[in-house]
Amino acid sequence: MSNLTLEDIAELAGVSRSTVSRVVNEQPNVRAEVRKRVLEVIQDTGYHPNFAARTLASQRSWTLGLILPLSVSFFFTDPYYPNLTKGIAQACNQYDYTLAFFLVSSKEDEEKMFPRVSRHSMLDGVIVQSGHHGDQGIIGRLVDANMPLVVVGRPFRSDNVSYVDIDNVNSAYNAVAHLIRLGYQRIGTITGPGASTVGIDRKEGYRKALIDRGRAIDESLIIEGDFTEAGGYYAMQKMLSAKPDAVFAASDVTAFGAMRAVRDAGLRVPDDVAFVGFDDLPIATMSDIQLTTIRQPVVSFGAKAVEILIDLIENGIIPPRHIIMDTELVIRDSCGAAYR
Amino acid sequence: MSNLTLEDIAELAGVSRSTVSRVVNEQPNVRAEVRKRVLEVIQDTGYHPNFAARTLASQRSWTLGLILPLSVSFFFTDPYYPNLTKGIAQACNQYDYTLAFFLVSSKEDEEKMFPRVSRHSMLDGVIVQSGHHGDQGIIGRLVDANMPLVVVGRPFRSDNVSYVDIDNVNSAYNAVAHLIRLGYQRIGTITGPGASTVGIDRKEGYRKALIDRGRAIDESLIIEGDFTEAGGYYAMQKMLSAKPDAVFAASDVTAFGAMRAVRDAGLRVPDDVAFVGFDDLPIATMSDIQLTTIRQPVVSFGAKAVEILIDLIENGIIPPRHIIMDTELVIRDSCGAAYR
DNA sequence: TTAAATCTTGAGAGCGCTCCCATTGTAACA
DNA sequence: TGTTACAATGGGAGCGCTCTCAAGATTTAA
Repeated sequence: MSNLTLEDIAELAGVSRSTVSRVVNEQPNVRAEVRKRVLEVIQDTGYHPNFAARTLASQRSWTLGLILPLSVSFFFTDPYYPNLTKGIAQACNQYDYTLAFFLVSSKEDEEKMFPRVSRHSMLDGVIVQSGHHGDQGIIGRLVDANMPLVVVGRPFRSDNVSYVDIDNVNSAYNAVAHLIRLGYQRIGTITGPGASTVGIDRKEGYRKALIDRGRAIDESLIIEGDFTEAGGYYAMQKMLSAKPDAVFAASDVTAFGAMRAVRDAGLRVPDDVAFVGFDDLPIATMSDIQLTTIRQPVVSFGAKAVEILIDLIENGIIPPRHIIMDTELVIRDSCGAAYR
Repeated sequence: MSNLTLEDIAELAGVSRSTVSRVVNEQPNVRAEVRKRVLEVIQDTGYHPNFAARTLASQRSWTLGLILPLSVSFFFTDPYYPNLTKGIAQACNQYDYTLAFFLVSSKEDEEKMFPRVSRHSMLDGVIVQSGHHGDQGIIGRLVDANMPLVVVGRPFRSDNVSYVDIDNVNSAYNAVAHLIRLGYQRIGTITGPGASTVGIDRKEGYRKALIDRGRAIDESLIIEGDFTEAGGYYAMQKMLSAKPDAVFAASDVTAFGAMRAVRDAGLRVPDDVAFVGFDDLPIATMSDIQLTTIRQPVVSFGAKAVEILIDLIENGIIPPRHIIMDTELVIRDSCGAAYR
């Protein structure tokens, strides 16, 4: 089929290889009549330029890598990642880049992935979903290899690295402030993993909101979760003995599990325990009582990350950019706002 | 960094380009001592072969494409797809292939994708997730372009195309037979989209199971869903007036939404309406009552598809292979088996 | 010890494209 | 009409690798 070369097209159109190349790459300085003739031949023959040859000659692959590192093995359970992936994939389509997808699910995968990712001329740049302590190694190696890089989420060492993130501290602060405003007295939190910036920052926001209102921090109301439904369930079971009347969960999926634990304990949401989640993914509205949550622009994350990365690739390593996107408190039923 | 070439390594090791190539590609006929020396230089310099050059010369890219076509815009809501993607990505890692990810979210995307996918030497082969009528075009074009291809799910025209699938008719049959066995009298179904083989086949299995037991088909108990939670919710609302005492939902997510509708109507699961779902994704256990469901080996799908595709690539287009994987009825609470 | 077989190595010719530079063609100016 | 400018085109030299083939080194068999 498409085993035609530039040379073949050139011959068929009665011009030189160079001219065909100019037409294909939409360069100026080709007579309109010639351009038309070449285009016709290309159309008729169904010619497509050979990707490898083009990449080799131009030192550009028009391919971006998306790396979901080891810490992201929740991939399938937490809809956050598919959404992010979708945003990135769509942006790649839009900018005519191809997306190479690296899901690291073991330490060996990580070792295998690295040479492939840094293999010169395979990828023009890389997006890493991170914010976990364990991913610092990959990020460091990528930086050392001089690979254009954008991190989604705030990496632990963020100097020299561009990233796209939200203000997790402030967002969590707003969520908890909302619960305080509604008059709840014993507000607990189920955090994310302690080894993640997200886990740390959202907990920080929780503390700040309480302290700013002169509330004491009760450590029995702070339970570490892991962003899974089951994790939320068990964390909530643990917390119940401390008698919370409201809970800020660090993710919607966590909130979902925690609410199930509350119901299993014979209590009601939001009457006995109110909830605010984090993410605003579809799961937030997939329960009998709709979840109040912090909406973060997951799909836009992807778009923004791709945009910055392409800028980095095409315009060189300007000072790293740190983009903080806005979040929004979406008030539904689980916080009990309607009754107060 | 790694802008070293084979030639550079050759010079440093005091051998020829060819010898280094042999070492890198683990070919025989290199003196052990020489191999060791070359390997050391590679280690010291951190050399990686240039991907594009290798691809150009060898006509192999060691890259597989995963295409999620237009019909798969549920991508983010239905955990089926992330799971499938995970399976494929893991298998690619295992076989040392890279995965290029194409999410088609508009008709323009589809047009853009095609030349990129069929651009000679970019992809060695392609996996298409399908089973939707609208995807027949892509599949046809891929076949015409002589691209090694494996479909996950049964395509509408399955001659000439290898695919990996389950026996949807039989699996659905088993689910419904289970409900009949438990003594339910008015068994309904919420189907998948009518334009999908999955939707069609699972409905077929439902009918067959009833007819085999001499039951009449009541069309008011058959409602078309769309595999979303909201779709399940609305479908169930519609069905309730027909007074079902059990429902076979064509996906777990659908079942999830439908069960919510049942509870919102003041009825109980499984006491008033029993449920069997399909998929056995994590969501099946994320409800107050655990979902009885048909487990399908989603992650293994991916692995199998990759395996077959690589076989196709490396051993040529042997007669298309049709792999049917086993499913399993997982009995939990929602079917009410415990009470009967 | 010598001829034949085998192993090891290197050189050359691409793979199909881009990009630079030289050449030709054409328009614009004096 | 001659000269200068610039647009349009073609040819050559890579990009960094693989793969074939031939030559040299080494082993084996006689």
